[in-house]
Amino acid sequence: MLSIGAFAQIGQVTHRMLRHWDQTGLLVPAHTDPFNSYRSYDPQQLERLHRIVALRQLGFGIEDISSLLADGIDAEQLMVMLQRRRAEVEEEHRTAAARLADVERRLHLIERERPMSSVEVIKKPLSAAQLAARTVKVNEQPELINVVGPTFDAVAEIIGGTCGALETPIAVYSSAEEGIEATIGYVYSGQAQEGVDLIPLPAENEAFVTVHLGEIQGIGSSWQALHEEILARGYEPSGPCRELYLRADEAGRTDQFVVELQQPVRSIS
Amino acid sequence: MLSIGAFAQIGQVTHRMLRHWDQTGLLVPAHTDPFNSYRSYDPQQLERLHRIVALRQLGFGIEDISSLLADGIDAEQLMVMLQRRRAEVEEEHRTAAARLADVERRLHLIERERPMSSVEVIKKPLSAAQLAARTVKVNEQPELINVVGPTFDAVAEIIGGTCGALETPIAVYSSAEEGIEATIGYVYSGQAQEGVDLIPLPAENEAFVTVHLGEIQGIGSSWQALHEEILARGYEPSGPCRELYLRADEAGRTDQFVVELQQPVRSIS
DNA sequence: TCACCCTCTGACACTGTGTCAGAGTCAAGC
DNA sequence: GCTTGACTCTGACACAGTGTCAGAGGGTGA
Repeated sequence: MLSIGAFAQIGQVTHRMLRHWDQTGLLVPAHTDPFNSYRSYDPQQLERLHRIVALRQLGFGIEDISSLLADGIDAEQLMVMLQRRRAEVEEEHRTAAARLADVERRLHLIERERPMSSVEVIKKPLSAAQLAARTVKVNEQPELINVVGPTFDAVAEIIGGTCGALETPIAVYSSAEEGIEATIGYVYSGQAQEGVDLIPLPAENEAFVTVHLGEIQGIGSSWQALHEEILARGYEPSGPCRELYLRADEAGRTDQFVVELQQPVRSIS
Repeated sequence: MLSIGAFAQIGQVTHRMLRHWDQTGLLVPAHTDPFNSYRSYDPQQLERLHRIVALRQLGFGIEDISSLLADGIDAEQLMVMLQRRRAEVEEEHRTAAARLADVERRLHLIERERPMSSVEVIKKPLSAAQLAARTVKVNEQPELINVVGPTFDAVAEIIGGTCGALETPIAVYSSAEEGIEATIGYVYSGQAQEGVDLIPLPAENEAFVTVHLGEIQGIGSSWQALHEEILARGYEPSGPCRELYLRADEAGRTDQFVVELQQPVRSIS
């Protein structure tokens, strides 16, 4: 019979775990002294201990290990659990790979003297929405800035009457033949109205987004940075991009904008 | 100003986290109502939120993120933290890869109708020790079984006198020219004695071990299984193997043995 | 007998998130 | 003004798997 210390040393685990496993019933010492509660392990229990250690190395939790070592387990169940575990480990592996790539990308950026990318980009899904909007078309990008504001106002005037509080303003841009098409309006769940279109905006399960703060004029460089980041991370745009105006009002001040830039993407595979 | 719900939705995090981060000071709402404690976030705080989300995706903990977003951080410190993170992620990546290989190996074993390898093998380091032992040489493996027992007895008789309780019996086997060399004795920290050699046993930082239970005659197949497993996992033996007798006595009974089989290995690279 | 090591129990800690309970608040519709 | 439903608040427990600490008792050798 082995003391807990000896057993722990042979099996390369700590006393703490052996006591924990005793409590949870995973590995109960062959004998426990009724007077001083000292635990004694039979050397034969090393086999079970080894199985436990091996399963732990595969990343199984205590619960799972208990089932796997239970008496009545058959090859079928075993296989199911291993397959589930495989899926999880594959996921961990992918996550780690992606993280690694991202960490290294950032390290390279620093080495090239760009301390931290000027915009912070995150990936998230976009949910579907319905817009009340107008679609306008311009030939050159610079024209947009003169068109967007008034169009928002026009749409707001139409639907603002029936719908007290306007929801989020959104602009969707897609390139058309010889120019840019902009759909400009508000998230809207009411009825159709004269003078605006009801436009369903599809959900996107992968999009890169960032926020642009401050002067609206600078939004172009934020877009550029966003698209650079998309490419750098191995993705490409997969649909029209959107601007979501989180703060635009402030009565004439143009230096207090907060705009979420959204670009649906797909992985370059 | 955005309510916690709106802010959470835009930033794709849960209220719970925002409250948690408020508590820890990582992201404090721009305003908290003194009467009802409602949190209000400034849209500009989305930038910080995005940075936090991005860093979380790299696997940084809250503590680290706080430092990374602190005011006085310079590129130097940033780089140090990223490098540390890189090392950790690389480790995770390796672990996941190893696990994946192991899980798949086990799945294949099951498919080939070998429900669970008969021996359970784990990898652990071996610590150094000093033996009081005798070295014997045999030509054929079967001879060993007749030699080992008596040699243990002979060594025990010599050192047992001065050293009350004998420590663990160990046998070390290495192949010599035309035969097998066996070093048989006990872990021993006393002085040299007539009739036995003091033999230092080096530490090994990687070894595969398993336990053999029951009849001592079956130990050969346990060794074979251990060596098969070593190869299957992409390692090869890198030194003499050892047997550590955890239970051998039992007065003449040969079916109650508990022996740890230890084989130092190196990775096949 | 003393000193030292082993072992016991029980507790708290960590991380980051889910969830629940119970209470309070806000806004909209009637 | 009242109801209703959605939102928010706090505080707590929970998870997993260890590390660690405190305080007490046991066992052994000098």
